[in-house]
Amino acid sequence: MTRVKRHVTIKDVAQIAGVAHTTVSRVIHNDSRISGPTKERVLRAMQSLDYQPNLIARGLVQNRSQVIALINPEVSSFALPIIRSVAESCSKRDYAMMLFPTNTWLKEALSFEWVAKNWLVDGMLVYNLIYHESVPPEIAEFQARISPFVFINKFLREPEINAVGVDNYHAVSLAVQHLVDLGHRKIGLFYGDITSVDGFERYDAFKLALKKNGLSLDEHFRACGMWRDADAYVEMQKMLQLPKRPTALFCANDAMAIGAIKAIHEKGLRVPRDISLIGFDDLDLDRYIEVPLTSIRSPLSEVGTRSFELLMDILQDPERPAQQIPLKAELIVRASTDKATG
Amino acid sequence: MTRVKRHVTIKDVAQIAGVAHTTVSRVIHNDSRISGPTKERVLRAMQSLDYQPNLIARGLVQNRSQVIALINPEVSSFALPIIRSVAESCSKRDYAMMLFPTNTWLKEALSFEWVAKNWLVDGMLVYNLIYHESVPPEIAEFQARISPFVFINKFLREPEINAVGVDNYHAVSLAVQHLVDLGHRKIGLFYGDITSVDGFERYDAFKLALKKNGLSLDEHFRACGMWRDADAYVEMQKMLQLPKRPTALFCANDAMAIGAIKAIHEKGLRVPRDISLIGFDDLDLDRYIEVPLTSIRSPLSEVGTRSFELLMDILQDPERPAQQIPLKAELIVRASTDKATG
DNA sequence: TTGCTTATTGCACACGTGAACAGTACTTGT
DNA sequence: ACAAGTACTGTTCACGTGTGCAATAAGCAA
Repeated sequence: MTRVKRHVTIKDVAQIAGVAHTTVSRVIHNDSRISGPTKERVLRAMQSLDYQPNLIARGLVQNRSQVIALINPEVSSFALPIIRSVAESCSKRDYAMMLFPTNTWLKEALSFEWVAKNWLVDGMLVYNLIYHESVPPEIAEFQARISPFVFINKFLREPEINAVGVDNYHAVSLAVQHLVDLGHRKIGLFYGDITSVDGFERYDAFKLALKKNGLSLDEHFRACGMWRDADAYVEMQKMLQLPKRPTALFCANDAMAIGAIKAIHEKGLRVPRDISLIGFDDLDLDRYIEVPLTSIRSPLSEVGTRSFELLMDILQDPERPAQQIPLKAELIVRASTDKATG
Repeated sequence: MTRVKRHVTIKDVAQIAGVAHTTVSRVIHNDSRISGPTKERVLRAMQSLDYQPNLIARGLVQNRSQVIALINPEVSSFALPIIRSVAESCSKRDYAMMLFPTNTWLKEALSFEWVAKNWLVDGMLVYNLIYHESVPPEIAEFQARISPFVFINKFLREPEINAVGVDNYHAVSLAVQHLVDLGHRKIGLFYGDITSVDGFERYDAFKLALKKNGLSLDEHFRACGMWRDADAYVEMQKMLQLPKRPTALFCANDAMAIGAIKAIHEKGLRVPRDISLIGFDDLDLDRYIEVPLTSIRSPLSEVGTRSFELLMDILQDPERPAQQIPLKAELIVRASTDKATG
């Protein structure tokens, strides 16, 4: 595979301008030592040849590439705002973003060690869905020896791990508070896959929020919908067979809320008249579904932006203490919640 | 910003193995001339040091980077399957994918010329939404001089431009044929923004398909919904004021179909009893909307995969003749279409 | 004038890898 | 025994850029 392409190099520019390539390099980097006339000659030569520096060569000598990696579990619509905002943040600072899809498991994410080891990237943003209380030791070592990184939507106990993400505990407390304020006391829960970060935290946060309000979770009003509307639909049907019913439900995502609504309506009950319902994600399906859903909107774009900025800060000063930045979600009240009647 | 990191190089491996670095390089590339024992010694040394080749250095000497760029107009849910499949194809062939978001205009896509000029990428996949009948001359030059590329979802007249995409003409003819087969003769159209490729082609294809069936488009049954459900909703309301109605509608995307359904139902009419309706995109909103939508499913994942493969072929043999690969979409029949009654 | 500082520029090398070429040792053919 | 392979490995250079140091010229003080 021989490339015929002949690119313009710094030496070509140097020759045209009648100087050494070093001088051209200095002009590029705005070295103050270069005299006015020389600088102008070089700039003219650069322009006439349409010269662009070779980032590969520059990366080799400077040991950096102006590229970061976004390690992303699945390129799904949930990750979209993050991908978008990271990509846009990159453009603004003349960085390029490499996107590496992996499956959800942390180990596989680490198989992307080669990304860093190949020195292709200056740093990494790692979006990993699996819940871990604590960092496997190799990760800390990874950070120190191989490449700096920032976790997205994953906070760990270890203070030396940088992370930016949505504060699930705050978010869920907003939802629960809203229901309590409406007078609800019998509040049920549909939770997702608790091996995932969001699954675990939202479940945990829900129990905590009830407790703070002096309430507790009736085991009968709790079901796992595995994030899926179909599963939630079935579970809701079961729950409606019970002699007593919750007056409100918190669903850990919108899809499950939609499944639940379907079962409720089929049973001849109404949302929010008979049961109030809150989702999570704010999918903004207003126009498609019957009952506009009260939901929690995560600041995912901000998560992307902030994590990129944090990574930049780390690259600038590798010695700076690690930061963990939780961001607050917002409760969007629509028509699926109302005052408790029962 | 001084990097303390000291990476393992090919020379370190050479020293441990007691050979020249060239020998290590040969082992890496499976050069047949290396003797068995030496090869083993080197492999052991590589393993013990956990050596990974520096792709930046390799890129410099070989004038390639093992990186491609995906220039993407907007990181939206429509582009998702393409982004995903390209990213996955890359991993399989040890390529990395850089994602560059741009706005929709071709000129801006080309502003990413610097990406190629900086030699950061071996080639580019360009997803550009704006309809052009013909290539601006600078693009052809770009291809020849700067970087090979493949257009995604955009076919042009010039045969020297590589492209992979969904065949809108075929897709639309499927939809129209389906309606005609059901006995519909008065078929209306909701089209999107015709400055976009999909907007123009689907509009154009629709008229063509009618013609082939000996039908023509009644001007009153045609409306522009700009891809949006809200716009289509308003336009549908207007259309329903007419003394005569179409018995079927082809909507150039699902969102507009949903807007139209809403207006139809509000008027007291039913889908498909009174009006049959086909969408495009197959958003798979079955569970969320009242009438499961007959729609056209684009093979977007395949578009991503095939365009990547085409780019690989071009890189392997820059002299190969350009190819334009149209892919066929699929009609998914659901409940929104039925036999013509009127 | 001489010696010393300052301003400006060039030379040589390094980054890590791969390829052309040049060896060396060993085998084969005569 | 010697030439001519053959199998294997090392030396040297190049890719394009940036940096340390040397070199030159110019200005200035003595």
